[in-house]
Amino acid sequence: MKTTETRVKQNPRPSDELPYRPDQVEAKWQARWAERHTNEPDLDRAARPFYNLMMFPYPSAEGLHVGNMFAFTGADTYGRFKRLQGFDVFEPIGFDAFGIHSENYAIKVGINPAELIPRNIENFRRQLRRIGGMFDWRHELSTTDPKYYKWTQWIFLQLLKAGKAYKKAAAVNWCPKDKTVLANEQVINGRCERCDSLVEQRFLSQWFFRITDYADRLLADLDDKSKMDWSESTVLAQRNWLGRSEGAELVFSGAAGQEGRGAANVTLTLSAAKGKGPKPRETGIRVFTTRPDTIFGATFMVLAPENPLVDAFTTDDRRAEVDAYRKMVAAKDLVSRKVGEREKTGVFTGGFVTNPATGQSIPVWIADYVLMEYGTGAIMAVPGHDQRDFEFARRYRLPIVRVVAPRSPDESSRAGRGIADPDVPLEEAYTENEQGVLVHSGQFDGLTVPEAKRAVTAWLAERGAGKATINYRLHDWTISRQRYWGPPIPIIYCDEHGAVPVPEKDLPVELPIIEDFRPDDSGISPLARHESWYHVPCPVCGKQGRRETDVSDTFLDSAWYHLRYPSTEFDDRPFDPARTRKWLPVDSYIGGNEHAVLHLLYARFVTMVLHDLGHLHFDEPYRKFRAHGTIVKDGAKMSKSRGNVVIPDEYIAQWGADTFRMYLMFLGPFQEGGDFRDEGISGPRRFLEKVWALVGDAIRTSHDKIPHNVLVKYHQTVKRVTEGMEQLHYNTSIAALMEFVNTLREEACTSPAMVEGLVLMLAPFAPHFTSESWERLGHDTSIFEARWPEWDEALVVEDQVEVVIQVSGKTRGRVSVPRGAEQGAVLAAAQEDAAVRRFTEGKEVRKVVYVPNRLLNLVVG
RNA sequence: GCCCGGGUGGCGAAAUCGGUAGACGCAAGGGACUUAAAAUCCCUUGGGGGCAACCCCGUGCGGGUUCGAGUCCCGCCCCGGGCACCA
Repeated sequence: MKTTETRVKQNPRPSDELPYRPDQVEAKWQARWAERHTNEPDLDRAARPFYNLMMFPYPSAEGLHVGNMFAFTGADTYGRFKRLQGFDVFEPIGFDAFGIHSENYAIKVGINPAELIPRNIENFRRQLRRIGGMFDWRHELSTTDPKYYKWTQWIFLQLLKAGKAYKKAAAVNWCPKDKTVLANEQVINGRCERCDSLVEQRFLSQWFFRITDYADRLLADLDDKSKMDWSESTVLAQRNWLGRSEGAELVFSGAAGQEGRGAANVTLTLSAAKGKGPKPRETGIRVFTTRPDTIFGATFMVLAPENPLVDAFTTDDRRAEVDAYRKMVAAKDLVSRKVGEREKTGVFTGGFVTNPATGQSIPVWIADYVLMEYGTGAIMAVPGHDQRDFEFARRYRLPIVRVVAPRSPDESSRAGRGIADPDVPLEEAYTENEQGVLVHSGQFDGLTVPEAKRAVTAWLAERGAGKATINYRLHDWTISRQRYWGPPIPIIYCDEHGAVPVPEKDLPVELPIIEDFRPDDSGISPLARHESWYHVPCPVCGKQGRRETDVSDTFLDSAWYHLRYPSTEFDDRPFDPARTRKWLPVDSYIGGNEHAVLHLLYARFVTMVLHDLGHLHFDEPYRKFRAHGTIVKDGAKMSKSRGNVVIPDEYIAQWGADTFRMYLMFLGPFQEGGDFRDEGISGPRRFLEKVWALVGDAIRTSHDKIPHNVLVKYHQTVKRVTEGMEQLHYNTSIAALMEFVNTLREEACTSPAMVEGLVLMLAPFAPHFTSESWERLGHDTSIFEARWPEWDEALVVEDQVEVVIQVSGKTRGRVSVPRGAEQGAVLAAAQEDAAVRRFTEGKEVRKVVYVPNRLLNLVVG
């Protein structure tokens, strides 16, 4: 049994012990890695390729902050771990330098972003080198490089060719300050994500990508573990964003201005506003509902104010009021309309439709709580069972009918299907799904809600009034930006030939350097002011045409950068087929969960389209994705406005990159992030000093004696660290290494074998320090050419184990017994224990619970 | 409102197929060395009681299951993030 006696032996350091000088060590190794191309795998001949990707930064003027460093260090640590496991790790880096961030900053300081960005990038390079990232700088890329965005434009053309890009006039979110269209996802609570101003609604002609065509695949793959091993939180965020709803599309036939019964149906033509192409002659109003079972309670219809059907249903006497309401709604932005629990407003159109279930004529209203972008832009209102419809019905005194009632708690009613209070007036909508039973619904009375959903849908389908369908919350992706700083969308407009794609041979459509790159509120990109750029011949007929002046969304740049990295040296193709086959899909991708939806969804979509077009052999880009946590300062996200941004440079200068890296990784769980408090940084530094001294001891030692308990601790450490690395539990891996160092010191063990193992396991965290240590230990090849240590399971377990003795569940003592001891032996030992005796004396032991090698619980009466 | 995380010492955190709560680190206190300081090394450090051996309490709150709960179940509270009139 281990004694508690102190066995620390002082190891007086020789006075000539080399001090640990991080500044010198780090400069030395960074230079050497560059000279020896240590971080540049042979992309064509690598035997075990491993593509280690991290989200590339936007090169801000401020440089990398601590949060970026945390993310990159965590990803780099993983890459280095994989390298030590024998993989040929490709770890590229680049810059996401287009976009509104850069442009806004450029406007602020009055310098063209084309001039500004290279400076920022230079600063980023310096910082990324300084932190010791294992980057393959041969393959650096910037999205603003014409050699890069040539292919971004090419991708646009591929989507166009595949019918996945289209143009339509649409209500868009307009930021009056940034003077640009915003994607819905860039609008936060009715305000611009970037400048916080209130967003308005405008109608502009926009390019869209048909991501909705892929909604089902994007959703299905999330469950396919063979394609996607992703952080659960990210998968959930995507699933919610896609927003699949099962339900039915139902048709309510009707006629404008006429009382429904017997009136001839008007034939209406839906415009292509939904982007699904022209709909031939549609009759009545189509709605999407998840509750077809409640159709008997549909007492009115509501159209979105923008719905093109509104005109047809509006009667002359109601037209003035309807038009006024529509105008009022259009003045509001798209988003604030959806915010909060606003009082519902609307107007009656004068029109009626027939409820296909009841045959009753019901009025058609318009209201802004119905959104044009979702479903069909129209709903059947069931005030009894939808809270929004309920509020609307109350306000406008429309009939509220109950068609679902709770099951009776009185089980004596037949088959448990008795119904509680079917005729008590509703005080709020009854929305309970599973527990409900149909009432006032003809032949469907008595069915449960799930049963009725199926039965009613089938019944309506038979009568040609509907069909089961699935709807998604996801909208098509607006990629147009009326801005300067982005890749021009490669389209030329010709009076005769319309929108003509720029021929691939003419790519890239270079972004001209213009003096006044500020947007104005014309809604047209500043590029339109550049005459010689703007006017070009039509590629089809050669007559004068005009360039598309919109640039594409920066999310398009980042949707494919991982495809470009391995192939940056090829100017004649976006991604080389052989390279792509060897390196993609990405093996590990690490990034922030703020990109859980947009970037990661768009990248998946672009990959799917390119796959379907035959350009890629895979259709999911990132095999493994892990979301890292956020570094906060004083409990708040770091931001310039809060003034709590921590710049890492001074910490690195003072403590060294390795100490800083270790501090960040030790701070807390990598996937959770944490609060940056620099008090703790001396801990990792002291730890490195101790290891430095141990390396010195190992060099001087002439024998390699390893006490058994040290050997056991070593194998336990290898196991714990290895398992921690794979799960990105860096903080506990470091803790395990610290424990091992404590053991070596307590046991005065200077075994070179033990110290080498330690140094190897430390290498992913402290690459410079361990490179130097490895050299001091007598190796003339890089530590990253060496192999990660393995553990012997037989040596992980100890021969003697401590078994806890409990009396009635309370710990009263512990005994040391050989591993695998029988209950009887442990019991005998336990009864020797004074404390155990005291608590069991004179009492009957009713029961004994024995967990081998763990505990023995004596339950007394 | 809905969906995710998360609440454990003075602080960052460990431990979740239920089995010694607080590993590892920071900070703090005491000591050694030193003319002194720094550095380094040693000891103490969840709260309470006791001279001590030891004892009681303790993982956001209230219940429950169990020989045994930080961990599982039910009902809440608080913090962080995301979504939000999605039919």
